[in-house]
Amino acid sequence: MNKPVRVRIAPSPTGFMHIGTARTALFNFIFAKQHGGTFLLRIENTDKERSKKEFEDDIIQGLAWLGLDHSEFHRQSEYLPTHAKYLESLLADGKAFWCTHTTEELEAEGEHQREAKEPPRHICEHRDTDKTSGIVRLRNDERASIVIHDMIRGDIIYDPQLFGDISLAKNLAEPLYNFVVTVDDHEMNISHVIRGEDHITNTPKQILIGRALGFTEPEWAHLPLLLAKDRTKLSKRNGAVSVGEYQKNGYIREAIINFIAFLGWHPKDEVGEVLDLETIIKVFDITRAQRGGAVVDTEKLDWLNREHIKRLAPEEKINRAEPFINPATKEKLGSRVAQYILAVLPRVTKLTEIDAMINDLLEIPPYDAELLLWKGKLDRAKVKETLSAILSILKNPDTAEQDFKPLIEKEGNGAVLWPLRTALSGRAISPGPYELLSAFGLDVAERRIQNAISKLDA
RNA sequence: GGCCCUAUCGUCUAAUGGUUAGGACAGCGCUCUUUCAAGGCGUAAAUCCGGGUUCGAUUCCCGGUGGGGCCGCCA
Repeated sequence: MNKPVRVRIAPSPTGFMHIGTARTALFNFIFAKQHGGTFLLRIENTDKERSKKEFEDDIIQGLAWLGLDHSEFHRQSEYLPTHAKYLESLLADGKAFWCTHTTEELEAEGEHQREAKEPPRHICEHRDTDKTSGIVRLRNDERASIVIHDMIRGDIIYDPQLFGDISLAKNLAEPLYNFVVTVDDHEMNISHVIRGEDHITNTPKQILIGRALGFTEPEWAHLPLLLAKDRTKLSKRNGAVSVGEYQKNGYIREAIINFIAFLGWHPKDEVGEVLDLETIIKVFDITRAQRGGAVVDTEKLDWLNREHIKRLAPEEKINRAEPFINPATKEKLGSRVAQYILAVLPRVTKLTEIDAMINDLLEIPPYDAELLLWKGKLDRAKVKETLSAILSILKNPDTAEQDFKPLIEKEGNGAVLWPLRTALSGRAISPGPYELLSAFGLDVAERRIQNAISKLDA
């Protein structure tokens, strides 16, 4: 009987929610869903200096916004007594010891090893002294190779002596990363550790610590890293990295999820590439994850954003778009906010574009009567006649498409729709006439058409 | 420097010991059309290099090169 699947995302609150963290969270979340397992969030805040509540909040909010809900929440700092307990037992068993070498001594040792082209490590001669202060290290006697059975990469082999005596804690109350992670993963019954490739070298250390503690080893999966356009590590300097930034820039969560799922993974079957989370969960297979780093290409994100915006239900479109409209714009729109959003949204890539687009519709620019003549194909008298006919037919913007049918059949598409659209927008390029009609409503539409007619008189 | 990971169009990727190496985004062209966008159709574009194994390697092995990661009393 396999143990229940329990996976975690374990970010340290030392920066805003990173897009790479989001992807790791997503893969864990999907894996849990596929196996009826549990996805938990653990804030790794053992570094007191760098951990900030602000970042913790941002991570929690970011995950929630993406819809990656966790069913358990832990804060590493709350398990200090447990960490101390395991530390003491290791010390009592002689599997760990106190090392009192100074930072300077360790640096000198490292320097010497580098010059001698030896592997950098600290094998401590304090192992068998009975010191009771300094830092706690693991007595690393392991000689046999450590093999990581990685779900994505197969076996990865390490010589354990390369690591020396691994540091476990600054003192009983200040445990260090590799030790804390090992203890917490065990205490929280983590079955699968799915994390970034940057942790591969930590894995053999954690295996060593886990063995000393008598823990059973979880399954491992190391995901490829996310890269910037120049194939270097994704950082603030070479692109947007925080989820909050993407949100602020007008991307919707469905697009982000779809996008990051496809960074390092692709479905096997022909299911298309515009996928919702539910579908991704159905077709996802972690063993098919890519092994090389993936470049974050926002052009594809843009396309996915457009596609997912199109697929949103009308009420959802309005809900998502509304926060991106300035209060001043909203005031001008009055009760027609929804209509304007719907008119403009189909041609939007990012939600941040809608405010300017709406404002373009609000103000009709001064334009020349020539604009109404459809590239000079129609004469003024004819256009005037058409616009008058339109005016008399126009009673309800919502049924306009139906109502104009007879007129269009008689005059042709361009002869009716071009003058209508330009009269409504005052622009050569704009949304379509029916979209404009439903955005404006009858009063504004009639006024603008009337205005166009008088332009033709002049 | 030590150790580890990795390598298919510009980008994300599919495939396989034998294929015209497939798709998507971006690009380009055509088309549709009331404008723009969207849509439809089409086009260009890749197996890092060198050895080996094999009747045959993009695929398997070795070496190189490139890229990435880690080497902390950070996580």
